[in-house]
Amino acid sequence: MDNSEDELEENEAVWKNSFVDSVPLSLAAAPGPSLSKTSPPADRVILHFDLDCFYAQVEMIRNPALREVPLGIQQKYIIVTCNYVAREQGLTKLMSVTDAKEKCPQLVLVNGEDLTHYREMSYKVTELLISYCPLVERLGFDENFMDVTEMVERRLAQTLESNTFSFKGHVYNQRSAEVKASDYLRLALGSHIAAELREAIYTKLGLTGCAGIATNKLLAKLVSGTFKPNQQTTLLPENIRDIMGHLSSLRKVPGVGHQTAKRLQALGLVTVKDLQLFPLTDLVREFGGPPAQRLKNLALGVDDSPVTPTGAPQSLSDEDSFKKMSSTKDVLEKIHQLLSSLVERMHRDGRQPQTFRLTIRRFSATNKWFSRESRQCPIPSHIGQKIAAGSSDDAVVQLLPLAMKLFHKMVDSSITFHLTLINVCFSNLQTRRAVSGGKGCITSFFRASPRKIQILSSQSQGDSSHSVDGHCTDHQFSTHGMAAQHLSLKTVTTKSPRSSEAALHGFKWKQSTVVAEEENQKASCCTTGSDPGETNDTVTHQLPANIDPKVFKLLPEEIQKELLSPAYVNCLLSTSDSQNIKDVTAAANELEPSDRVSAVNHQQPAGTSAFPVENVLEEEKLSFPQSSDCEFPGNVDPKVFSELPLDVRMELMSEWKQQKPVLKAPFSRKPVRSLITKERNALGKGSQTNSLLKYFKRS
DNA sequence: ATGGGTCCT
DNA sequence: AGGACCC
Repeated sequence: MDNSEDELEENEAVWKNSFVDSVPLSLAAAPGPSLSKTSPPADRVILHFDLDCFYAQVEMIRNPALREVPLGIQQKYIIVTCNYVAREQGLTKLMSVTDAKEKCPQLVLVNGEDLTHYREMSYKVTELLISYCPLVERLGFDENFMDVTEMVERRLAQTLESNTFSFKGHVYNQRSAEVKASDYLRLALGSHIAAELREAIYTKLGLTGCAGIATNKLLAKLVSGTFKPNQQTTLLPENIRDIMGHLSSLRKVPGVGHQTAKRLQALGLVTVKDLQLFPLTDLVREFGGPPAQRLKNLALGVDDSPVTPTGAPQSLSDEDSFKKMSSTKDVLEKIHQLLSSLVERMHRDGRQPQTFRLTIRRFSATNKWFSRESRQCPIPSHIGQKIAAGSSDDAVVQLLPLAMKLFHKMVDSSITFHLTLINVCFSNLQTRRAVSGGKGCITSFFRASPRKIQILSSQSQGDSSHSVDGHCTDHQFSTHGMAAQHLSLKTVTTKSPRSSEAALHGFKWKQSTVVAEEENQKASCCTTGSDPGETNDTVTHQLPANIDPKVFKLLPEEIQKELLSPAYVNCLLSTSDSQNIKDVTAAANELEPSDRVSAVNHQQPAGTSAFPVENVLEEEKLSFPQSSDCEFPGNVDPKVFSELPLDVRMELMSEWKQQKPVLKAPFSRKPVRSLITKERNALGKGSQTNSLLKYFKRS
């Protein structure tokens, strides 16, 4: 809208000032010497990928018949997304089901409340991108940022004269791609990489999406949506001003949320240009120093934030919302249902959670749609081990009292209450590593993860290998060991190894062992305000065998009653286990990574990781990028790699990124050889002849 | 809103 | 533990 020429002139100074020092001269502008050896402050090339109506695409892959009909993905009473057939009929995201059906009576609805399939496909996309370049940051399930600066530099060095070079896809506000390609060679190469990656995502996973190519994350994200389904757009530095100026409001700037927009509006700022021109000192007064500067930079299109590799998730949660929930029994049953699903997911992840959190949202006329309350507590390690080991029904039953305790910390159930949401969450996820030399040789490791120190505890047994095939199990297992040892090389100096005595016995405790162990565990969240010792023994007797009487006694009387109520006992704690088995089986079935990944994919073998990429690989293993532009070390078999648990793969990729020179020259240096040697030793068994080297190809 | 996630205070 | 942000 309408800038007078005056305003544009005024802005000139603002833009020059901010860009002269924040955005150094493009290397591409001086392609001759191409020597950027003068270190970092070079322009980056950042890609942003945004899949088209992601949930709808996943459902259309699962059921291709849905491609031809207007499709809406429903969660509760809203359409969270819809396919493009439906959009032609006027549907939009986050429309209510009633409005949507009104606009489009033939609308086909698929329930999208279970995110399992979306999450799995989402990680396949991220992993595919990571296989080309490790600097990938997820944003939600359907977006990824990638820093391809190094890939671009490598291509630049290899690029022979390319005067006929052009951009792939659109160039923002530019009529034709050919005009500027040689002036912005690096961005042009970025556009080629983006096109190749979108093509890979389509041919290997069957998904379409948009991409944006720019010099930072903010701009890449903003530009990616310029041409919408299944297209890509590059933003040249000379058009940064335009794209920022064309945003309809400050709220459109990623990083400016509702609250910030309101505070800005209170200062009289509503357009991006308002903020660009607003005195920084006034902004600092409102927001404080760093946030103020960041806001101003965002308005200018300046964003120095790095693409931070996301890695494995920091937390896993499961939630459900509802109109109203007012009885403790319903709460208990809902928590049980959520926990069953979450515990299964946690087991598949392979890590062991150290913290449990329960979150609720209360119904209240004033408070209605925000404000969640939560309480969290440590997870006693014996429960954590059951989760990790896959003893899901036991784990759920033992977590339930913890959850109810947390619930009662927030809700006085002697008074009427109304909940509209319950969320259960595992966090503080620690990766367990089992490395068995075959003779009870147990090692434990510490490692520094990107964000914090995590303990690598040990176990004497692997349990989670559900593989039918011993051959396969063997590889998976020993490759875990390799990961652990590899990681330990760098980080063992952080702390001294801890005794793994407890872990030695950690795997399959009998119930009696658990009880004995409780003496050291009871300082959990449940001690506060609880009143041990007053429950009489005849009550305790009635407890099913799989709940610890000592824990039970620590619970408030009301909770004890709940646990003994017919509903609970019959439904959840049946000692016959038949009901438990049914529950657990049902939960497992819900989560099962089923066959139908896509029309172009084949079914994955059972027992592989929750987020496998082997479907992608089996068709074109040879053409899968492994050299040249690919950061994936050439001596790693993608198939084997893809079978590792997600977090292990993420860790390895992070390591490779940092140790690239070493790993890329497999026979040149000691660290690599010793890694491979350890791997071979850890293998033990009959596979020694082949050893893991079988899975590590020559460059 | 939904069913997830992230990081910062 | 809550609050902001993202999808």
